[in-house]
Amino acid sequence: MQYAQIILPLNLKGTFTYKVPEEIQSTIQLGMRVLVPFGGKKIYTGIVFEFHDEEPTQFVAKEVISILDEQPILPLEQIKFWKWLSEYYLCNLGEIYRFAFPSSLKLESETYLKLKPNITVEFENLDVNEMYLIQALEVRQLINLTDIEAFIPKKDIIKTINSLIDLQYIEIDEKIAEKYKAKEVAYVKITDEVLKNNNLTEILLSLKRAQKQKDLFLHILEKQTENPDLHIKKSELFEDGYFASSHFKSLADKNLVEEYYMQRDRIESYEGEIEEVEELTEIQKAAKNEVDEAFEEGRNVLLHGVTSSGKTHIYLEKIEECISEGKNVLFLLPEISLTKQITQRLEKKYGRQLGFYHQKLTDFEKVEIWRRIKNNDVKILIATRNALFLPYLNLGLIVVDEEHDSGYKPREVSPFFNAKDSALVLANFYGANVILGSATPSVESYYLARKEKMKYIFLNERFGNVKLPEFELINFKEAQDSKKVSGNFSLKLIDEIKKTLEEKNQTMILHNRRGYASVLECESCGYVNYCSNCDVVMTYHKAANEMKCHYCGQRASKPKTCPKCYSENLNERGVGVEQIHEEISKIFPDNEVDRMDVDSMRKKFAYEKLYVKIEDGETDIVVGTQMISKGLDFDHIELVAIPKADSMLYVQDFRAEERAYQLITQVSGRAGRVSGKGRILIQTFNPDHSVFQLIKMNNISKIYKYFLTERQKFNYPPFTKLIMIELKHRRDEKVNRASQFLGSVLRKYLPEDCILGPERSQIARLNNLYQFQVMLKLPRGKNYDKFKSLVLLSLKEFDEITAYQSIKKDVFVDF
DNA sequence: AATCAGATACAT
DNA sequence: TGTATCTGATTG
Repeated sequence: MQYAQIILPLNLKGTFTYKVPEEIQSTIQLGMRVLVPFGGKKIYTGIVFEFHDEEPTQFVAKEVISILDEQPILPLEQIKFWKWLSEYYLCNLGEIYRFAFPSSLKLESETYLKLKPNITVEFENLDVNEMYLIQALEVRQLINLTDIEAFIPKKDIIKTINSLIDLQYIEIDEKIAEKYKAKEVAYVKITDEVLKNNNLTEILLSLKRAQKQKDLFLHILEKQTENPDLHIKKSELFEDGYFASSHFKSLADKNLVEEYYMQRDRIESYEGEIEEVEELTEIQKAAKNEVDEAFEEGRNVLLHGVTSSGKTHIYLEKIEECISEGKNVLFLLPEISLTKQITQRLEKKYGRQLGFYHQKLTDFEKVEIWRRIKNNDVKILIATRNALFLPYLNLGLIVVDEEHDSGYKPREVSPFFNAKDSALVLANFYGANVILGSATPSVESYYLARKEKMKYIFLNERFGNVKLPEFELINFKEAQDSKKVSGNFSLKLIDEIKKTLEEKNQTMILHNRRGYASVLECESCGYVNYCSNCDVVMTYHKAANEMKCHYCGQRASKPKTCPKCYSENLNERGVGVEQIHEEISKIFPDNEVDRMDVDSMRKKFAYEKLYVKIEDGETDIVVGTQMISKGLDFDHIELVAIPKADSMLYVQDFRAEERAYQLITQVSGRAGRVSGKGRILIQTFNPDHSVFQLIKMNNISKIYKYFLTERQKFNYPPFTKLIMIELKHRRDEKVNRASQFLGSVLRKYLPEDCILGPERSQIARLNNLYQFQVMLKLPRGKNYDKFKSLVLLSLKEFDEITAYQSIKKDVFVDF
């Protein structure tokens, strides 16, 4: 055990070899964090990945400076998981490390040093640098590695620190634990004294001349008596700006109200009333038994339940079972937004044993969850995909809700991995079970489940026997020909909305395209506005009166005249959701029409406000992008309209039809949840298109059969495995040449029918980088590993060309 | 990622 | 000739 392979938080291939000094050889363990020098003068927090005794021949290994953990921060299961991820997804361990750890757990040169307590330093044995450092520490107690540079030459820093540590004079200060202070939230209440004395009239009289104070007092009193168990947040009082903190202070001074503090998770959680969850229905019970059976056989489950079939109830049952066995649960969601149904009940029952983890937490909040997971204080974690990396001790169940959702494999952030597939692997390492749940499973999962790799459980009935919504196709071509249209809406569709409004019900309109118009085109010269960073036309946003690039986010003001020919006639082409919203508002001027898309929801609490508005029935019609298909469960939505359904289908992507089906089904699930009379109107130029016909029939096994046949016909997943390699560089010509070279190398090893490209990516230039791609279609099964190793070989050969090292290369496995 | 050596560009 | 800037290689 003389040498250790260390993972560094850098996007570099493989691990790095370090010598383990004898005095720490007995304490160092796999999964511990260690400080190591790297490069000229940097110190990084690395992770011990492997031990061995082979002295490296190509270089001289440096020594580990010190160990940062008493116990390994990563359990062995996680080390195995990282290894698997990096091999399967062809990504670097360092990338995984950086993604997995909150930054304060991987401090770099920010690490602090301090003097060991009660030591006597023998200065005569020290060199100049060592003396400087000791003296500095005597004055300052704590010192940062970067600060040391001020008085010790860079090249000597590490040597100096090491020798002082060896002499037992100084030590590394691990301040992380104390750095985090649990946040306390201020709550308010009427003082017990007031409640006891029952002299309200007297009090109100005394506040006669202080109107606001009186109002505030009554406001708090009312809230408190309404529901004595509810805590009233202090910040809540001042939200609408009517009361100010001075009013509260005056009341507090008079001893009428008081504030108290409680520790709360930093993530705001639901504090309202708890809905009693009904017992499982017979159908749900049967499904749950099937889950039990599957788990006993050691198989995972795909729970395919139509919208509102009560998948959540089954999750809850299994979660409680798992916890009562003393194991932990990870509940994965594609994104943390509204997760009410699942949190409500769990929070009441498990309180502080319930945790949340997602990308939007601050670093300290993340560290807190790490600590709580490590101490086994969290029994259930509701989280997004980055929670796969937490140091679970005893994971028993992973639930992947909405498993089809693309949020599980975002293309923007490396490392590129699919959280759903990875969850299955991680669970396997922990000996845990997995439930994948969705109303519209991905074709891949469906196929696996049908091939008995997982247990397939189908819940075909809405909870409480509520009927599924009915689909109707409107032939827009016919409507146009017979002049029965107004703008983008057929008169029939308008009529149906009208009827819904008359019945005091709500309508949702789905149009999955942001902005007002996708292009502004000059009428006389055909000029269109391109983003200056990307080869993409800019979208016109009328509400903000600007042009936006949806890929890099660049914004520009809307041109009044054509910049090329100065014509004033600019045509709007391509309908966006803003335009649909505008049209509907004009058709129904007396009704409340709201818009929900990322642009209108950007303001703080915009989403929450709209949510309440819809819930209270103040909104009659919601127009929105795919956002409206998630998390909006209301009782009075009876109609869902999709005016331009075709736009979802004709996207250059083999998954376009699947996604269209998923989106339409998800959004249709919002309709008629209580009444069972929900209706979905799909307006299309191609009512005969198989996807629309199949959706209308609502025969789920037929739909998936259709998808699978198509996939098989064109050799797409799940019948093959795709790897996409994308090359990017500032210089078009350079990346073009590189991609040609990569193509030729790949063709040397792989059969021709496996390789598509190289070719320009659909977006030829993104953020000023030119992009080329090669798509690989590899066979499944035994041959896959062989083919993949050949891909690896090709990539290695490509990397050896020094001229191409500046080219950024992204590899997407299971594209 | 960060650093450093070497190459290139540019002003004196 | 010296200095600023860029490029590419290397790090254990």
